[in-house]
Amino acid sequence: MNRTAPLPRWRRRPDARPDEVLDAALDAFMAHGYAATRMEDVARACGLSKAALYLYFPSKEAIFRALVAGRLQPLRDAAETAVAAANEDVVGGLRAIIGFWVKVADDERLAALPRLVLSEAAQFPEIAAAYHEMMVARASQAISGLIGRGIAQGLFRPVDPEAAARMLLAPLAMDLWRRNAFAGLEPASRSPSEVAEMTLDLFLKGVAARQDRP
Amino acid sequence: MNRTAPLPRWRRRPDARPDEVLDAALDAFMAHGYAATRMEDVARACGLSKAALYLYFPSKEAIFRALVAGRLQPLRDAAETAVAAANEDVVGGLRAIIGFWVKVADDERLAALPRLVLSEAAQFPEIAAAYHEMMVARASQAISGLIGRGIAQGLFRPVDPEAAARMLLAPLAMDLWRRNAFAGLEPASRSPSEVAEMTLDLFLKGVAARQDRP
Amino acid sequence: MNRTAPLPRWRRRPDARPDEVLDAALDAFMAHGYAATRMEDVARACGLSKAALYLYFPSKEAIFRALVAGRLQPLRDAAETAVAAANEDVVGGLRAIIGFWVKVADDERLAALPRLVLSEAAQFPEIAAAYHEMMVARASQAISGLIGRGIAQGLFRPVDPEAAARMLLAPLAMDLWRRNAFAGLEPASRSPSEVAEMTLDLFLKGVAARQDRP
Amino acid sequence: MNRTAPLPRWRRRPDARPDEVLDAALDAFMAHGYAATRMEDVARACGLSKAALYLYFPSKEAIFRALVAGRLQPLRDAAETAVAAANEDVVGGLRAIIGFWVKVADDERLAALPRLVLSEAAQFPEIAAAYHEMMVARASQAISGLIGRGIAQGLFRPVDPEAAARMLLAPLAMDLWRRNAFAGLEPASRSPSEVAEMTLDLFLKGVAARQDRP
DNA sequence: GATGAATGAGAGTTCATTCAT
DNA sequence: AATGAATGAACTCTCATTCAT
Repeated sequence: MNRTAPLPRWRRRPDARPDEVLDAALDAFMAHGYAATRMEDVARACGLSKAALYLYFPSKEAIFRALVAGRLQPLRDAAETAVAAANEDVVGGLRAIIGFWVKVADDERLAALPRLVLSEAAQFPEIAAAYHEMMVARASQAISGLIGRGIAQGLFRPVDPEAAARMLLAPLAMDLWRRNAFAGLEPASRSPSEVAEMTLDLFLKGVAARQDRP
Repeated sequence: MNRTAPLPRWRRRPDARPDEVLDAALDAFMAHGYAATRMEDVARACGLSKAALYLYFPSKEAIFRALVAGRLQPLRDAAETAVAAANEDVVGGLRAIIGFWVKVADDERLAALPRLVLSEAAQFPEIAAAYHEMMVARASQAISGLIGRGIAQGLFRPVDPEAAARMLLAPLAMDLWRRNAFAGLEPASRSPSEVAEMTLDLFLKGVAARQDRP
Repeated sequence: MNRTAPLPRWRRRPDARPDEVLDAALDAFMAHGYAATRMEDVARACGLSKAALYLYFPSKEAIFRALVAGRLQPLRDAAETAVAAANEDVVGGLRAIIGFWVKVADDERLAALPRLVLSEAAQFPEIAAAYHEMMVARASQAISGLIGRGIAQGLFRPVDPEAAARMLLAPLAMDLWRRNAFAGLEPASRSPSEVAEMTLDLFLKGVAARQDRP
Repeated sequence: MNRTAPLPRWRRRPDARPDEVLDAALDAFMAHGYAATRMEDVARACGLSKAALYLYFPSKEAIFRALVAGRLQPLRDAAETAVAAANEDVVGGLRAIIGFWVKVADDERLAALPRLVLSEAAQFPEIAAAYHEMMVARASQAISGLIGRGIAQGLFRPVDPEAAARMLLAPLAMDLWRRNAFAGLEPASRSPSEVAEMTLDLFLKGVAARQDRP
């Protein structure tokens, strides 16, 4: 592996460690769920001993929390930016959000997080609540805001913006689930971007004002 | 024991027992998840001792399996019937399926099952697979079949039936999740039947052929 | 061991169990101290598994508490009775208390408790406080009360009753310690009753009023 | 390092280090007991890292041993000197020893040591033995020697010198305990010197020959 | 059919101790 | 001389499961 030197048994990557732990934990949680994952598993997966984990996080639960907090924040920020960027252009804004979702869905490890949070919602309600506030509520607001604007601009039929927002988000969210929970059970799913495209298309047709009326 | 003796004041409904266990288990699994539920909890909830549980089911996992199998089968059958009933009438068929979903969503205990299955999919892949085959795949087929027929009848635009099916199902499925995982975090959700109505409306508009062209 | 029957592997002594556990725990705590005693040790010492201990006590600390509470209460009551019995007779009252101490000191397991409590006082201050209130303070009061009465009756010199009480109690208390902490290091200590006798004798001489003045 | 260079602003007192460790350890042991004290605690208390502790002592137990050995030796020597000084004067000798005890009792950190040793006697019998030999036995001998001489000189009644010695020492020893184990539970104890005074007074009265017989 | 009692096999967590630097 | 990083071995405690009755 290293041809030039006898490689010290132990390399120092001190700042990277917590992140490595979180990576390993995410892998394990994804594969077996939170409860069925043993600290031992996480430890081994990042080449540490069980005890060393406790140098970085005070408990298993803390790892879970840190995982969610650490990985979700950047997502949220990116999404927010995307929407803000497409301010007046309603369809552009929707595309931006959708595009952002595609980026998430394309990254297995990112895509797994929401699933994990929802799966463990019963045991960690505060985490679910934080996720909801940070991601679900915000995304819903952004989208229904855009839809509202679309209606005002005469682009869309006068639909309930919130319900419509769900119509757009739900297929995307479910797609994440299917990819993971039913991996291998469905005939080669389409790629996230295809799914996004089809979803947006149907959605826009569904809410479109009748432009064809002369 | 003695068929001629004066009726006992209270009969032990021995046949109901396994079902009582499953009920209790479902409650507990819903509330805390599979892993965090102790056999003790289930036992107490149905007025038995831990040991007695093992008279009816050989293991905790078996309870989970029995739960899913026992509760989902009837659902599936009912749904199937609903679709078959509305054979030629495409919109009627869709309405039937949607109506069926409303019935599920209105029953907390039924609605919880899919959530549970998906949450534990990582740990019990075969259960997830069974659920998928029995429910997801079947519903998708039924719906995309109807959509295909709708297209053939000129009612719908030529969309991809499978994708369209997901567009219809996903908002409903997500609604189940929201009601549970985010209970209390969202401003009083609409009732399942309202959600179903709005979803179907948007969906039909989205896939409708342009009837307004003269 | 049992020639008449194949003896069931497990005999049922359900009510005795908690007490057996406490006995075993006391033995172990005496021998190695609280911290160095493993639940495993206690379990084995009373023929149970570690897990079974938790059927009877919710934690190691709870065992310690129960031990102190359960064993000390009877002692306290007995002592109290002894004093009350010798109401007017000052010397008789002192003898009664001393006699009571002899009974404690003669029973290794009883004698060990105070030592244990004091040893672990730093870690379990509330237990130490309870012990102090229940035993130390009460005994001090009883004795200094008797001494006060002795002074009033002209039997004793006018000494500080509290200080005098300590003069009487301290040698007895220390004797308990020596027997245990320095077991084997001192040339065969005298028996508790001898120690008590000598201590009381010296004490009475020390506080006696000068009767020999004509 | 360089004897001619401009004096470093602050020298590292390297020789003091082991003693600083022992100080810190004593504080911690006093506060929480030996077992409940973590090396981490000791390290932080003397501004070192855990690992550095092992530069000075090979183990936690070694710290305890060094503590006892290092702090007790000087005590013992001082006491011995005190007694030897008051050779013929029996009461003077007793006063010297008592005075020595007062000095110990006035110094919280010194007073804590015997308590610590006795508390951990079960786990460290050799330390207890060393303490016994070095302190208890010696003090007892010194005192009973003095008492014997007092009897020979006709100052004291013919009591058992050993028992009498205990009568004198025990209240003092117990006072140490009370101050610590029951800190705050007893109404402001008297100062060590007062306690010593009262104890000696009662003791002398108790063993005094009847001087008042004409 | 039912249970109180019991347990084996771990779980997460802690800590004295070591080691590369 | 000193330490941050790491760990092995132990700890307390839990829980699905069993068994004698």
